[in-house]
Amino acid sequence: MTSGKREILLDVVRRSPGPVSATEIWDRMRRDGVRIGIATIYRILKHETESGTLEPTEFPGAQTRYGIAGREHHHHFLCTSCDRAFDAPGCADGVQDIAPPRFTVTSHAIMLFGQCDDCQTIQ
Amino acid sequence: MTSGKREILLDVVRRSPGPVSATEIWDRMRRDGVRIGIATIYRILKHETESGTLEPTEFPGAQTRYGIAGREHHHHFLCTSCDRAFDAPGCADGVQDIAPPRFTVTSHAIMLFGQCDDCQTIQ
DNA sequence: GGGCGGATGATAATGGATTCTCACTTATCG
DNA sequence: CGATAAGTGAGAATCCATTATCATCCGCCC
Repeated sequence: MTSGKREILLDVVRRSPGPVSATEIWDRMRRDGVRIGIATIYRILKHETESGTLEPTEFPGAQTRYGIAGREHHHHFLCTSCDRAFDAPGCADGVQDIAPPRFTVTSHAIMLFGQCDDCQTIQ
Repeated sequence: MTSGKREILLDVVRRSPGPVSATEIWDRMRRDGVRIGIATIYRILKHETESGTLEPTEFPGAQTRYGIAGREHHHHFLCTSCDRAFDAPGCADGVQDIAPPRFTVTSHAIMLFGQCDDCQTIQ
C-alpha cells in the first residue's frame, strides 16, 4: 500500500513551487519515466488529503491543485502565461475588514495573477 | 433583439448584493413569473459580457457569476451557508507585495468566506 | 509453484456547467 | 395580411474533472 508511487507523487508536490493539479502530477511523473494511470493519481491525492498530508486548493475556472498541508498561512500566484500556480508567502493587512457589516469571516483567499519570472523573460 | 427579457435579467443583476450565476438568475426570473429557458439566460449573459455591460467573476469550485461591469475596484464574500456571493467594497493594503520576487502582478482577487448577516441570525 | 488480496491502469461512467440544435413563436415592415 | 428574419425554449449534445469498474498485475505466504 505504501507503494513507491505514493512517495514519488509526494516528492513531485514537495518540489513544486506551488500547488499542482492531478494532470500536472501525471505529466511530470510520466515524463520522469513512471508508468502510472490518472486514476491512481486521484486515488493517492484523495487518500493523502484525507490523512492530512496534502491540502487541496481550488482555483477559479481550473482543476483543484494540491500542496503540502500544514504550512504557514499563505496565498497563491497564478501565471497567466504558463498556467502554473506558485505559493505567495504572507498575507495583506486588513483583508477581512472589507467584509460587509455584520458578516462573519471564517477564512479568506488571495489570488494574484500575472507573469512568473520564467514567463516574463521569455515573452 | 433588445427584448424585455434582457432588461429584466439586467435588473435582477442590478438588484443583487453581489454577482449572480446563470441558474440563480433563472430561478429568480421564473419565480417572478417570467417564462424563460436557461439557454436564453446564457445567451444574454454572453452577449452582455461581450458588449461590456456585465462582468463575469469565477469562484473556486462554483459556476461563473455575473455582476454589472465597470464599477469601482472591489472583491467578494461568499456565504458558506446560503452559497450567495456579495460584493465587498475596497481592497487590502499590500496585496500585491506578497508576490514572489521578479513576478509581475497584473491583477488580483480577494475572496472572503463565512456567514452573511441573514445566515448567522438563522443558524 | 500456487493462490490470495490489495494495488493498478485503461477506460467507461458520472456529474455539472455550458453550448448547440431545431422547431416554433414573435416581431418587423411593406 | 404575408413573408422573412430574429428570438426563444426544451432538450440533446458537449466538455472536462473526477470517480467507478473490472480485469490484470504484483507481492507475499504457504
